[in-house]
Amino acid sequence: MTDIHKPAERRRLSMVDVAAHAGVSVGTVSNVLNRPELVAERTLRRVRASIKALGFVPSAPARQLRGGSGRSVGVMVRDIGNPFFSEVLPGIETRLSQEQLLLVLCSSGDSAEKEAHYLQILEQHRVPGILITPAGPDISHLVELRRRGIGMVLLDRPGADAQLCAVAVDNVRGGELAGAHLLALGHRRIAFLNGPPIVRQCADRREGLARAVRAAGLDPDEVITEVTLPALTPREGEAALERLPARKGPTALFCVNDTVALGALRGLERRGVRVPHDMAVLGYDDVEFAELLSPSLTSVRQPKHQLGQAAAELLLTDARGDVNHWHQEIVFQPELMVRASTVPQ
Amino acid sequence: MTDIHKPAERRRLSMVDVAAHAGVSVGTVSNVLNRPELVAERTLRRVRASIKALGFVPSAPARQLRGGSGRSVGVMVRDIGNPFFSEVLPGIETRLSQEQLLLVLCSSGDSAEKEAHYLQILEQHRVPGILITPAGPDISHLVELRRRGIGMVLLDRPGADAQLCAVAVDNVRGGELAGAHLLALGHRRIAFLNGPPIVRQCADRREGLARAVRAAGLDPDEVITEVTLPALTPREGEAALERLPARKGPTALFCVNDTVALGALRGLERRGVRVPHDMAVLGYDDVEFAELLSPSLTSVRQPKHQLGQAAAELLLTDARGDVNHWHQEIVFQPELMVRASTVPQ
DNA sequence: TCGTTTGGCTGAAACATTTCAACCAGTAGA
DNA sequence: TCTACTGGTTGAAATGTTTCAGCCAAACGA
Repeated sequence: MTDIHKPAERRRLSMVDVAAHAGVSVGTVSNVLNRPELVAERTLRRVRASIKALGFVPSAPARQLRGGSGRSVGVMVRDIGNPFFSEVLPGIETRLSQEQLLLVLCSSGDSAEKEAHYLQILEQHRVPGILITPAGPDISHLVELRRRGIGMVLLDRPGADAQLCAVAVDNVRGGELAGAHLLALGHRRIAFLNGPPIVRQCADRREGLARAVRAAGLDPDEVITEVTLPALTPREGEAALERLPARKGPTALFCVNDTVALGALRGLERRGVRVPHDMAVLGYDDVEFAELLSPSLTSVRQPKHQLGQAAAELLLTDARGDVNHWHQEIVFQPELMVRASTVPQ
Repeated sequence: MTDIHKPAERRRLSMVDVAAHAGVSVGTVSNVLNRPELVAERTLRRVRASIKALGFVPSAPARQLRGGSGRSVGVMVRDIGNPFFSEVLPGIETRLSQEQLLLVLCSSGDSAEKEAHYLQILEQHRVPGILITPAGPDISHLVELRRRGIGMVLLDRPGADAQLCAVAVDNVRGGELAGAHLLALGHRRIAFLNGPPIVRQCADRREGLARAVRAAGLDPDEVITEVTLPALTPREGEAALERLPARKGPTALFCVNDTVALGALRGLERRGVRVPHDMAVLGYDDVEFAELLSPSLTSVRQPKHQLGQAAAELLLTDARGDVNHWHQEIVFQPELMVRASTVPQ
């Protein structure tokens, strides 16, 4: 019962095959791959030729097994579909690909379980670092991962409270800019279409708005009507209009992001409400299309590409585990882009 | 010279430690993890307790080394920043996360080198499959990878010519829909703001447009003015306006995607050209914000979420290497969304 | 009492690398 | 002639799993 040959399942070739083909030891093949300066010119050529001839591709898992942590970092966002993230991602990718690092994209969909599950898999994969916009307010599990040696950088969320590296845009300031602008235009009843307050960004923007109101000598509770949306989608943005107070309704709408503003604008248009005449609308993020909406949308701009790049940069130093690196926070300043949705033109 | 202890660099713990702690062999620990039904209840509990107590996390690389191919698939897009992809990605992620697969995101930026480089790394990682929108027209290298056992599915690009699995939207049909619509509105001079013709989608849409023109009994060379953009960005879309013929200029603008259309609309607005009165504008992809642009943009809709999901699905079967699976192509049909940028309302 | 079966567990091989101590053939210096 | 060094190379250990043949003790049947 000698099985003559089963060509179907031939073994994947390894360095052993290359070594045999080139007539050297596996150690030498490894050196050719990783420290060619140790290898004599002649041998180098011979081995490289064998590699090419056989079509050998080294195995990353085996490499990693020996060498410790791997060459792919995790990037966890709350929702890939959000245009905000798709504008941040290129910045991250650019920097990572320079370092030959793979980007493992995870989307928690704001679910703590899904986030935890992804984190577990990432830890199993021995990633050197993770870039994350946490789903919930509690980030102790992230601190724990950091303690176990995984580089950790919070994206778009301050991390001072937990001694974690973080890259963020000053959301309080952003909310303040928005609020000050609306107040300056004379608005005294402002609806804030916000996400769940456990999301840090949402809470911060709200805080900024309130601060602007107080700075104007007014009472936030009287000026601001907050509507909490279950999800930050255009659909919910539009639906939220139904929940605005009927009498003594707001004259301005501050939306926690442009996606929501998109829906709100659509809803207002359908109802025949003129923007900004009957209702001013203000967004957040200044995504690419904000300027081209009808009417063009006033929005708080965040330096998204830079944000991504800085985050990746910080992760690199954190993952390297430099001793003299402790805990760093980079905060960008937002900028208000005034357009037709608040100021008639 | 006995080194008493160096607590600083304690080894990462492995199944050996768990085994010792629980007083069993490593083989049993492995069984607890992978085939618990083979293990006695008592032992099961004891080992699980040890795992928890020590905080053991199994090593994916070691697993993979033994087991063959890994549990992360590659997704290569041409440009992460493109909203088209960010609407396709969620569909992919949804399906993959159901299968506990990680999504490794690669962006070729339309560079064949970068694509090749990423592919090489993915092969080293022994990914079971790759989902790809190829950067160039030549896909022989992909066929080769497929031959070497890596599942391969073309995304948004037909693959019949190379016997590869593919998921696509019928781009010729889409171009045809767009052309027919513009012709029906009476336009006889149409500018086509296109990407480089080596990109398959661009070539196909152009072909569809030409087909519509011929179907109307007209000469494509007379009706269509093609402008080739170096990149499909809003900036280039706007810049392209400069290159339109001055006299006997076009009365309609067909943009190869909505991002370009965005730029074109902005440019036209700045120049005081009224849309659709002086110039009709038509986009492609029907991204989320198309409906809300000023004016709302007529566009060719693609079922993006479905596209992503179908692609992931197909990849799963291809990567599984089912024998009775040969080569499958799923083609979705596009749909024309008529709005104010072509039809005055 | 003696085989036979069976559930549960063990020990070792296999996986594809990297790294490192040791070795070897020359060459140079004493 | 012996020793020391040097650039190259080798062989083996180590990395953390999975798998599988085999072992042991208990239960069972005759």
